[in-house]
Amino acid sequence: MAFWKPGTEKPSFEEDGEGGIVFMSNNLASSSSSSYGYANIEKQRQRLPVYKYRTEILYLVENHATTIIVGETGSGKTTQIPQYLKEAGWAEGGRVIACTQPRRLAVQAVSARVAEEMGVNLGDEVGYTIRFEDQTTSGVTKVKFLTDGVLIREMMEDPLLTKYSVIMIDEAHERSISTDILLGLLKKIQRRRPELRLIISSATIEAKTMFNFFNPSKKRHAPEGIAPGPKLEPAILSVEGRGFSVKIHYVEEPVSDYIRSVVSTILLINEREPPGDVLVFLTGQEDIETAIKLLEEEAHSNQNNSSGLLPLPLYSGLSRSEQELIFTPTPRGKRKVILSTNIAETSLTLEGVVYVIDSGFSKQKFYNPISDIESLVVAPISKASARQRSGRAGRVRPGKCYRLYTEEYFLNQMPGEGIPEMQRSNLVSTVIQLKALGIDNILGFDWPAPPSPQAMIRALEVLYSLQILDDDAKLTSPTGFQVAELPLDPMISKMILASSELGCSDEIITIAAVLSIQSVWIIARGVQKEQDEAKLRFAAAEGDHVTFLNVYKGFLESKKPSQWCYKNFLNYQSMKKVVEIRDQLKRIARRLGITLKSCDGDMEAVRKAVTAGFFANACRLEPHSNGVYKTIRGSEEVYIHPSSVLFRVNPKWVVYQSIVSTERQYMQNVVTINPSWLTEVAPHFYQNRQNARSF
DNA sequence: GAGCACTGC
Repeated sequence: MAFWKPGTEKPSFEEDGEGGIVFMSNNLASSSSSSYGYANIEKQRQRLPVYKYRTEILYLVENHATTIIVGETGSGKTTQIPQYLKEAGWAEGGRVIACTQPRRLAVQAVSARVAEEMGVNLGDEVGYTIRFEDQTTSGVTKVKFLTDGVLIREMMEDPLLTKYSVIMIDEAHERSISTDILLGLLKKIQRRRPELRLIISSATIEAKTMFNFFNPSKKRHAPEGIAPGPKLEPAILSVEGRGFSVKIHYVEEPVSDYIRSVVSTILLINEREPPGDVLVFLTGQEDIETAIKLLEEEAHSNQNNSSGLLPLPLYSGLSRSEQELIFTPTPRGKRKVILSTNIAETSLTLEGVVYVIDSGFSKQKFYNPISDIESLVVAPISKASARQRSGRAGRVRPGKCYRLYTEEYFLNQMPGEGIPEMQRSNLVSTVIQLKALGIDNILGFDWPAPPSPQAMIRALEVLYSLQILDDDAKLTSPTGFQVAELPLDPMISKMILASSELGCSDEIITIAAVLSIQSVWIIARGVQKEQDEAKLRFAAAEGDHVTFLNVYKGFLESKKPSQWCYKNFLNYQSMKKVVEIRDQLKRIARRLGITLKSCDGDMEAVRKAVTAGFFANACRLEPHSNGVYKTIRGSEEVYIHPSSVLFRVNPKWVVYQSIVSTERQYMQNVVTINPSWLTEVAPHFYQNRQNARSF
């Protein structure tokens, strides 16, 4: 394969705005084992790039309602800015400084580091809150780290977030749904609380979007000098990072098969480049396995080129022990080749990577509001992602990134930033969160990226059909308010509320906990038959939901749960999470006045409760067909997923939890129902429907 | 007889 070698006169790296590529210092990871004295920590703090800007940052925060900090990871902004604010007095008088992160692990890691730097116990002056874990002390905690989802939840108790003096939204460029909701809400709060300060931390490419969003339009602008308080126009400050340069190579001609190109690039690196691990970005498990197979074939046919290569897959579905292989040190004379999904783009940091190969693609979620189906599609990545990927090559020393697309494509065709998740998702949860916060005009809400009206309307329709919203699109009482309290998909929440009346809430909250995680099964490769047999031990004729009850029961009764899970092809981590979520749901249910009651094996009650939440997903088997179902709502052709216990059983009437859209549209988590229940639990939805006559 | 980018409350 031919790569364009960047010439000295034309460092493409600078041109595409990547001058500031930097990486995290090791501080974060190594902090727990360190025994540095205070003086040492102080010196380390002063060496961080952000330190030079301390005074400037404090000045801007003092004088501007919103400050946008542009800085790559490694500048120290996340750990240092909250400390500067505290030192400057922003946490005095009982006020709290907040800093949000998109991920739980980041919240824990960063808060631990900051507590150590400040020489305090985590949970006292510095604390954190994530779901299931509150390490803060009211009245004592002054600097608080939390996930952005938790901050949104806090707004339901305290809509103006009155205890916070400064709120820093970190990693805002990732544009998760939670971050975007938060940005929209904070902009509203600002108008009511001029004393509140916001800090938005973003990558270069999103900074302008953030500026425009927070910049009030001229006409509404209060005359300067008369209005007290900070300037409303946001300030932007750019902080360089710390790291090594990464040379970018492009292909000369577009590649037709990126997996083959990946393999030949790996061989090229192995042949020509000095030692250093390789990180490859591919789209999913299938790509990764194909590439590894090709590499192994190469190893057999051409010993020279591929000698010393150690291919390792990395994606979220791997078990913990399989993922840990990635972190073992590279054996002498070997070269690790990590073939990863975009889990390595944000969530995981790998040491020792010097070479990155970027396929230019990733799997992305898209939502079709007409069919109400979300699907995963392989799509080209954005420049922002490309930059993030190449950055992974420069953590330990100057690195190289091989992009499997042309420079022309990168410069002129690749989109600058990805489509925000908000515009690619089903919005029922988003809408209900806003409604719970008293925001009635959903369609007119000021979003950083407004979702399509069709998606909004679809969400309102679904919530109306669930009787969570009324004719005026207001939360119903008590159902709507109760659903908003539950941290679940509204259909699952509705199922829980129904179970209270049907006398099976004990069983249903177990099902709710299982439905709200990815999967309880491990991904077993090459042992499919054994896994199927294991599944059969739990299988219930009523369907997957009842099967989950059997799994949960077995887990509780097992003496050695970890081994028991392994034996039954169940994911131990997932099962522990089910228990945790179940406990939380139990607490909330009690608060909502739902008493836990078991139906003692009456599975009809359980199936009815499921139907009460998922009636909109009812399907009927087409007569004389081989497993073809039609949805009652839209007459879409769907099939039972082969992973379901009802696969090939094909009962006449079912409801499903979700659809996965691949070659066919497959229903996941399926339970048998009696069609008369549909009009019973959702008369408003099924009466007067054309399809009502079919049963 | 098929397939699971990634988070989060």
